[in-house]
Amino acid sequence: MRLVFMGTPDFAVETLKALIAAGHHIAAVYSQPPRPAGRGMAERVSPVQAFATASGVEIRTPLSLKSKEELARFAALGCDAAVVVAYGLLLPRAILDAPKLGCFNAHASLLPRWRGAAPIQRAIMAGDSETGVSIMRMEEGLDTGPVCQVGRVAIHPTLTAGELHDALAALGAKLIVETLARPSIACTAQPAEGVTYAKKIGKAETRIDFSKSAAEVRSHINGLSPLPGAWFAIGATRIKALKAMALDLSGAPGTVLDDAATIACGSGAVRLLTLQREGKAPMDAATFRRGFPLAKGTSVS
RNA sequence: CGCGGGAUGGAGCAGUCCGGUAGCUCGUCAGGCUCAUAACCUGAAGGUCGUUGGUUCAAAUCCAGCUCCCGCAA
Repeated sequence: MRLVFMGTPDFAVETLKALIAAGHHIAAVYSQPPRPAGRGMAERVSPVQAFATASGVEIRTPLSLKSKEELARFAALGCDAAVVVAYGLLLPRAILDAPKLGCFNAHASLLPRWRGAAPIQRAIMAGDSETGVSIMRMEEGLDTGPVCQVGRVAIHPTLTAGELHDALAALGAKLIVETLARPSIACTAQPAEGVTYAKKIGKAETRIDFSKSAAEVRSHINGLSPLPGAWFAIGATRIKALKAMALDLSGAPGTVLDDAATIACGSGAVRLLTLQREGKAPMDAATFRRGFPLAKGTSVS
């Protein structure tokens, strides 16, 4: 099948790889344009652009698809279908209507729950016990199209967003390929009930609040791991917690309870399993404690 | 030139300001003890202190360049 692929982050690369491996012809790849980012504010190309370039596929990075020129360039590709995964732009109707079979999208949630930008993190942060990937035919709204296929994944108590991301990226890639193999597959409209939106993660919400319940703190930590990472401070030192489990212990919130990096919460306690001091690499709690003592009774904030 | 931290036996760190014997907590190996253990005891191996050059009688330590890693901010 002759396809256009639109995507930006690592999550989308898995699908692009799978489409190529399945023998589809990628007429062009669309991705968000390079922007200054990272240390030094150097311009960085998106993971999808980097992969497309390395694969010799034509890459396009328009700022918007609304202009007549961009629409014409898109239409001229004469593709059978477009596959969109975490592209970062809403597609205008004219673009959606251009491919013969329409536009398909893989979204990392069980729609209509967690429409929007950060479904993987939000599902964990909210304490959901299950999430997944939904394949839908795209409409003009944000993640509102009829769903063709769903893949489900259980969220275990210590599952981090990074781990879930990888699992869902692979699952999404598989389901997209399956869907394209049956382009007439039946799709059902999303229910009106149960709609939630996954807001972008903001830096202001990354600091850990140990006055909350252990389950909430644990979900907050695991849902923000590894990026951007939940954190707390000991004195002037900033420390990220990258994996945690909830325990049934208690104490004054924010106090270290034992020699295994267990910290009391508003109710219950969390044991921090993976930690990262600023400027240092992430490491397991035992290793962390060898170079940075977390003595029992220490107060963290 | 966005701001900042770091590179020291296999791991995590101290030592660097005030140059002069390579240190700590672990791990590994050998032996001992124990019904047993991520326990404990004894002993051992293992490091061109990221890299290049400079200063010096002497550099992990002072100076300059380079490489790589990370935190913040975007």
